[in-house]
Amino acid sequence: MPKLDESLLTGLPPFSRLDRGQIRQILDQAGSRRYEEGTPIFREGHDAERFYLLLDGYLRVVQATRDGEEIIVLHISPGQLFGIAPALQRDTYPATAIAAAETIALSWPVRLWDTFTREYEGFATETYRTVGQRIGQIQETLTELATQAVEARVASAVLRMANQSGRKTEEGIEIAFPVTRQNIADMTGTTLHTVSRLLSGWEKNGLVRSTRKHIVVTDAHRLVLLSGAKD
DNA sequence: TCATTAAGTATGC
DNA sequence: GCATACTTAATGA
Repeated sequence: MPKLDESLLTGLPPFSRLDRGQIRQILDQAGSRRYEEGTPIFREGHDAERFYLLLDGYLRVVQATRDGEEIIVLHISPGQLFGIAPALQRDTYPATAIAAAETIALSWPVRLWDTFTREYEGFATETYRTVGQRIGQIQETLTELATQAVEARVASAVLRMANQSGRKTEEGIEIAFPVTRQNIADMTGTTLHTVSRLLSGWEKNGLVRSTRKHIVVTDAHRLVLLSGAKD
């Protein structure tokens, strides 16, 4: 394995308080791997052998329902820790992580978790911040699912992806990873047909522009109105 | 208001 | 040319 460059970690929140030597130590213990679009990184229920940091790409975190449907719980962006089962006092992964686009991740064996939280200043607080934020986000979408109509839910989902992965272009905010209608259906509890109809309608009215697996939000303001946001 | 069925077109390896 | 992504209309809960 080639030596990893220290610049990969410097500045990332979980490691921002560490000195060069510590970063070097952490990198020397890390595994690094590339995942193609659609590849699972770990699966729900499997032994949590490693914890991860997403360097590049995007992840879908999915959970299976009793009847075998896949729900997309959240997305993970570069710089974030994931698969941090030990922070949840678990020894199996609570969900499956799938590369939504070509992805590169670092990982460490879970036996290093205690060392990380003990020795590396800021790591522990940062992981709990991450856990807290995810719970908050999941809770928010859960309330949304229970209270909002389909159009508002789909609008929120699209906005969420645009906000967290979006890059600005001439046309608007572009979601940075491939998304299908089915994917959006899986995060909003509806069908791909309904999502397709909604997106077609929005496109006609100039709110979005989309091609296969690719969405640009061209009028975020009006989408926000549709999402029924109260703030 | 929305899922389902069904029947089509478009797109990309 | 085949699989996958997407569209659209009709029907009915």
